[in-house]
Amino acid sequence: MPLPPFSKLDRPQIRSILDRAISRRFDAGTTVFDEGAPACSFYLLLDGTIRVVKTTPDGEQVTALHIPAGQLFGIAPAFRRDTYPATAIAASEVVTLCWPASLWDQFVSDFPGFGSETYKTIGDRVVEMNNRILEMSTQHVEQRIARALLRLVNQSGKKTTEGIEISFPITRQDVSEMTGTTLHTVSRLLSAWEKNGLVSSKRKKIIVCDPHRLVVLGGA
Amino acid sequence: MPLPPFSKLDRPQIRSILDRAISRRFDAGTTVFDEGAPACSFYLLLDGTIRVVKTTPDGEQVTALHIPAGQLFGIAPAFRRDTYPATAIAASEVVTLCWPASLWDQFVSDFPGFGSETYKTIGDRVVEMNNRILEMSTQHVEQRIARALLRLVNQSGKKTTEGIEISFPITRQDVSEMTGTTLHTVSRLLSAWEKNGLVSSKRKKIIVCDPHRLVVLGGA
DNA sequence: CGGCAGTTTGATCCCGGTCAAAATATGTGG
DNA sequence: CCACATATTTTGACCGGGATCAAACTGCCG
Repeated sequence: MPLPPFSKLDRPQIRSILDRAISRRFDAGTTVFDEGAPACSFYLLLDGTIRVVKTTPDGEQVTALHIPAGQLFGIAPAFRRDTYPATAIAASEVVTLCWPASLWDQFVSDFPGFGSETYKTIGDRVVEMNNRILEMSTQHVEQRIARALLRLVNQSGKKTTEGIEISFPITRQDVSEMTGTTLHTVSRLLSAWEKNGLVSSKRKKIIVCDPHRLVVLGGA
Repeated sequence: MPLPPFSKLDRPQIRSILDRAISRRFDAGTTVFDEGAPACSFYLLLDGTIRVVKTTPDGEQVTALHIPAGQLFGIAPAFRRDTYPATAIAASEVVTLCWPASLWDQFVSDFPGFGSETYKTIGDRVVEMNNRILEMSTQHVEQRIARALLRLVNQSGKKTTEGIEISFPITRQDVSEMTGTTLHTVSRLLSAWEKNGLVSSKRKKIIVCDPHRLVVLGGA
């Protein structure tokens, strides 16, 4: 099963890339790198989920993005940035591969498919960020939260008997940081939704039981 | 004066790029390309300002970005997208160069500096979008509008005797679409600011008289 | 001068933030 | 296994920023 960044490469090429990687593990809640730190490495997420977070001058946090297993992250080198633009936190226990930033250009020029595939995933993220901006400008809190949950289950949902479960621990606070609201509002909404059988949630755990009705709430 | 995308190239290389361009002019308010249309060309903005707009299913518009003269835009090919992710509208009369999308890869591989310079400006835009998301999540309307005006004057401000003037026609409605508010709120705020000598505005025209106090309003 | 596009201003309403406190899990050490 | 400390969630009461509704006003262009 080839990972997206390598899908266009043959075995010896992949081997040559992997040989130069070192592997690192992070506990849930640990930060992989900090906003503003020198971008000395880029990473491939083998297992777990990464939360990409920005912090305002006064300490408020906003979650920009969640990255599912299989994708590259910390790819500041692709933008010729010498510093990470956001903080990466392990949302669950996480396993990564990791290369020195200096290898980026080499990979891009040596392995044609590598560049095109990764620039494609960057494109996807740009589109996603655009959608976030659009949502934040036009949608109400209820719709934003509905969509945020849907994004999470689409990206890293696990089927269970009750519905689709978000595969990493996530608190009301986390959801509020994804949607620009407060944990109180999120809690109220989830309670209401639970009453109607839309979702089922325990502590740090959210299961979407009726994705279709959530889509409707999120606005066609 | 070399344009950013060409700053690392020598004369004959630039010539070779320009020779393959065709030049196009657009009237103010005209759309250069539409969201969702096949991305058959990419552009260099020689003169004027481009407004990048997304439209919601129900017709509301959100301005994602303004692009000042000298930058590339419509660079969907850089992301391997076959369709434009947003609409580009001429905010003023606009002159562009334009190449078929098929040339992108050729330029990137033939002219090393071209790729690195453009990926750098993409990086800048990603950072800017991130900041937008952060603002939208944490700042109040007043702060967002203050910052939006500051961004505009930094990027395309012209010094006048009264202050710094935004160099293209811009309405209250436009500002509201940049900040996710209503033209009413923008109007009220601008009126209040005008009373305090912060700005001076005529129809479709905004002059920032006291940038420093605006910065303060926008939050350190 | 009529008409449209843009702006201003007032009145009202409500979503969702803030403040406050209690209830429920989880973990920890004795 | 229990008691206590801590993290997360729930719920209620209240309030205010900014949207919405409505209407008048002001250039500006043909």
